[in-house]
Amino acid sequence: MNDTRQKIIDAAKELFSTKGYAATTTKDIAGKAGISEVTLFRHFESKRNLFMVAVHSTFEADILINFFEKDLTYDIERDLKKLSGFFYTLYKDNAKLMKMHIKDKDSEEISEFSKPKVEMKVRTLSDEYFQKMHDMGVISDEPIMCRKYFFSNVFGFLMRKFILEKTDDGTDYFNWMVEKTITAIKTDSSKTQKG
Amino acid sequence: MNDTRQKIIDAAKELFSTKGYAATTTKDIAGKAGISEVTLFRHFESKRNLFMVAVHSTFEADILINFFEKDLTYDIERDLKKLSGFFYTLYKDNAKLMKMHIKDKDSEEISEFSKPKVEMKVRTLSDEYFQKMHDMGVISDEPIMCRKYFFSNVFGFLMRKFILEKTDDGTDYFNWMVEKTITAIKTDSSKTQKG
DNA sequence: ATATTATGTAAGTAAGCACTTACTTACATT
DNA sequence: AATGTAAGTAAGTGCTTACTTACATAATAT
Repeated sequence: MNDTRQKIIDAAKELFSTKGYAATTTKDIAGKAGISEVTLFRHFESKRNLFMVAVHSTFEADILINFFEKDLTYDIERDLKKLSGFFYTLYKDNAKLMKMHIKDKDSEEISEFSKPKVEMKVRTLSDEYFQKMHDMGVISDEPIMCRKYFFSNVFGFLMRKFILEKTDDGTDYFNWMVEKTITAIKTDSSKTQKG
Repeated sequence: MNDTRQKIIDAAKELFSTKGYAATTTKDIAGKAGISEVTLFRHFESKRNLFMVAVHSTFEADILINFFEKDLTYDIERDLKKLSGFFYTLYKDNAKLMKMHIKDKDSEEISEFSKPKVEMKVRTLSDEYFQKMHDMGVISDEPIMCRKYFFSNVFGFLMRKFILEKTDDGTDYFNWMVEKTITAIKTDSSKTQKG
């Protein structure tokens, strides 16, 4: 049944993401899923194929794109807070996938799997957003710099929390950090330079 | 000779960090080092032992600790810029090690290898620094929050650049980002909240 | 000159890997 | 009662892995 298939996918995701592709054996996966190794191969033609299915069954960033297309208010504080919230959830839910991505991005066997389409789309949409904020006079620095600043701050936090699993970073700090970043973006750098 | 040994270590570092521990074979390493597999085992008692040696031969953070102990001027702008520069160099030089760390931190075979002592020391020293800045009235937010903000911004950048190898992040942006972060730290959050 | 040292080559071992084959059990459908 | 489906078990294939043994060779040290 579909149930068995799903159990295999879940176990595979868990193991691939913690141990990496090469270190995870089909026996491991079968054991964790509570089924026999043969059943695994009846459902998936190869380990590699299972990996692909496991990867592609996970990453869903529609929420993000939907938000950009429908829910923007152009109140920068509200928009960026919401956005950071989406990213938080996305990373939280997909931490395993992200780890998998980092662990195996240099492996020849795996390299072609990707999520760059989504990545590019989000980048384009957010560049448009920051450009608009710039045109409206809300921010004075270069829009691309601001986009980078916002995303790499958020990303830095999420990376530490969900991939390196540093336990001392909570949502309190996250919210404070996002707020501080937004304030920084709204502040003109040229006025505060070298004084 | 010592030369052969070093060639093996270099090749091992290169391969472990790009492919991960499990996916790297001793044959690979020997090939890359230009020596025979047997010679590898004459120099290192096992693959695991070679891994340990390769890891421990790399990470040197004395510069950082020296800086904290000798070169602080308590001009926050200068100090944090210098500090971010040190981190930049450290990550640049040790990108492979960092990747290795991330790739294999969940592997049972590997987990005990560590660099947490250095990490804790730097954290303690920088907390003292930010506390002092707070006492001097240079910053008004909680010192620990400020330390986190500074480090996770810098870390987010370095992670993207050296571990994920995003090519669009240059030193221009890095310097701008550091400056913006320092400005943000010097700005009191409570004054700019929800207005 | 000769012993020692650092390497190489060639061959092999035991284990583990992804994956297969052949056959079985259990339950549901016709 | 006959057939189909989804699973299991047990054994085995061929390949790769970490690691070993035995012997040869060239340079270096005594």
